[in-house]
Amino acid sequence: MAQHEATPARKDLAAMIGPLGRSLVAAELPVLREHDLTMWGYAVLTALAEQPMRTQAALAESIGADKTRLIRVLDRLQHQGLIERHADPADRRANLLSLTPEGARVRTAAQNDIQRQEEHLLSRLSAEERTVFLRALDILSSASGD
Amino acid sequence: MAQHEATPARKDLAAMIGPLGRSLVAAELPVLREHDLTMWGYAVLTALAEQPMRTQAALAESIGADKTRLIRVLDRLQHQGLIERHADPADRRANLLSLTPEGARVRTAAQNDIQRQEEHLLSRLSAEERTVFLRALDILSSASGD
DNA sequence: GCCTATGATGTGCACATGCGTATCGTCACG
DNA sequence: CGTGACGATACGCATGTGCACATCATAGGC
Repeated sequence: MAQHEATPARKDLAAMIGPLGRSLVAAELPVLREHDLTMWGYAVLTALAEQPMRTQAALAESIGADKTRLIRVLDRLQHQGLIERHADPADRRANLLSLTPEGARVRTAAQNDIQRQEEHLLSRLSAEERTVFLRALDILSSASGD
Repeated sequence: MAQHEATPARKDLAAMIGPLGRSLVAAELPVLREHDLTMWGYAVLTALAEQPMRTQAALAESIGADKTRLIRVLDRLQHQGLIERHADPADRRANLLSLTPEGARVRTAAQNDIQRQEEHLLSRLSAEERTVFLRALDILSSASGD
């Protein structure tokens, strides 16, 4: 039928995604704790694993964190030997941020544990549902940041 | 390829769903404000639209809210004439909660606006992706509360 | 008719977060 | 070389939220 704009018979996206996200995050916390990581710490490691960052402000923006809060997170990661801060020789105000080998190792180990746990949830889906769901999720999560 | 259980080349679910959820919620807030509703108020109206509740504690649990915070939310909704609280004749400790006709109307109007906005995001998906995504999301969000 | 459990409500604590502001060093431009 | 912009850092404030505890009314069992 050529329906125009009637109320769709579905729950709100936010009503499904919000609680699901909170639940996933809650399940993730104990796993991260085993690796002695905070949520923000893990987010930083993941961001830096994709690409090193030239400034802390850029990093903060890329992971949606508050730049003033990020400092303590970086302090802790650096103290743990997981990241390095080097003054940019071209601009000594900026801190070049990079993972240490240990940081890369910890991040990979944590991600393995996290994704293994997420597989429990994804196992509720058929192979086709899983494939399409992950692809759609990637599309939407990329689009929502615009 | 018959891969066994190696690290999947995907982002963490939480890393995609979390920010997406926050983005959706953020987009929802101005819409709700137009209807003079808070996020929690809208959650209450939606829960009560599905089924009236016998106790406030049950309502709090069903929407994942803090039961002490919920009280102010209910006070406001009642003051706005959107819900009614009646002492249960069978148990005068309990408050039977129900939507008023006005509450049902406001909720429907708000949901229409919210879902219309969400359609913008969903339009990034093909018809097939959209169908499977919504179904999978429903499955996962139901499962995650267990 | 007591005693314990339950429901609604209020209060205070702890914590994370977002936001604005201030400081200090460094850079870039005139 | 001096002034304004920018990066990192620290601090304080307001808010939202979870949690524990306290109070009061009522229900239900003994």
